[in-house]
Amino acid sequence: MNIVFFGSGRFAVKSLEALVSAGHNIALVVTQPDKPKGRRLNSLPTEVKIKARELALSIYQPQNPNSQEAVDYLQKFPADVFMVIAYGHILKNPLLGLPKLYPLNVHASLLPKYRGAAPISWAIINGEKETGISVIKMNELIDAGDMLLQKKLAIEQDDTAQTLEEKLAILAARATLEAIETIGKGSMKFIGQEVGQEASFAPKLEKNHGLINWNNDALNIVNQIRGLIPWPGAFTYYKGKLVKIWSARVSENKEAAKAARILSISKKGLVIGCAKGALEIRELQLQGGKRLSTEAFLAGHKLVVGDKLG
RNA sequence: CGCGGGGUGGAGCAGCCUGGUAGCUCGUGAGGCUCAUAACCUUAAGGCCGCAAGUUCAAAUCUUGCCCCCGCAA
Repeated sequence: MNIVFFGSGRFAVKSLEALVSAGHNIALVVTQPDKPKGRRLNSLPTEVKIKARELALSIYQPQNPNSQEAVDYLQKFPADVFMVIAYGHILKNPLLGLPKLYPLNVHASLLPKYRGAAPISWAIINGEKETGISVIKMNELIDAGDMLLQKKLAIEQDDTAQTLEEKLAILAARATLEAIETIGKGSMKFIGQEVGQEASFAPKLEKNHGLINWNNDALNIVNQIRGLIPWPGAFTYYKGKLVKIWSARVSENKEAAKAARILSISKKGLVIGCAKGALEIRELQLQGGKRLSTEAFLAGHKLVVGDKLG
């Protein structure tokens, strides 16, 4: 099977590896251009590019894959399918018609739920108990094409977007292979996504999704924190300084809730009141400082019961 | 040259502006109190204050260069 692989993020790396080691011919790897990243704004390649180089695959990095120039270029490569995973660009029509068979997309949710850029994070933020991988045939709408296969995965209590992404990346690699094999055998069946109240959208994450609203329930805040790791991270303010909260759980503390107030301070945790319940912070990071356990943080910072956050 | 914060006993911080006996919270060791303890009391060990050069009678503190860490941004 000749495959043109579209991918950028870390999530796609395992799938690329799986395809190569299963002996499929990757005619070309399309990934986003190197972008300035990091502290000195050096230009860095995508995770997929790094892996593709390692595997000695041909690489193409168009600014815009839908441009005439890119389409012309891509036409030169033999493609039975396009495999699009965490690529970061919406593919449109002339381009979607290029592969002999199908343009396929691997998406990290149980479609039609969580269509869009950040399905893993939003599933956690919304307190879902399970999520999964969907492989679909692409059309011009975002993540709305007919479904080829789906795999489920339970979300554990202590999963963060980061740990869940790792697990899903492995599952995605399996789903990718399975999809290709099914098509190879000609035994594929596409099923339309049932569009209804189940469809939902998971927008790209932004910095301000991390701002903690203490007038929320403790459980919601815990989910928010878990869902925004490693980026952008949930944060609040203390005496005008930004404080990121990396790890927290719902506290046993049954005190009358005083939203955003420090209820108790101990080595074990820092308990903050919410609208309903309280949050026990276990790991946090003050602006400019590094990520610390609550215990280490309290050794050097004097907090007072009753102080207000936010 | 994108912007900014920081490197001080094992951990986290103060001290630096206004040079001159190295401090706090915790951890660790010893002893004590206690039915008991992660609690409390007493006590001890442990630092060439990131590296190098300079200014000075004297540098953690001022100047310069370098290394490393972190946040923002992207």
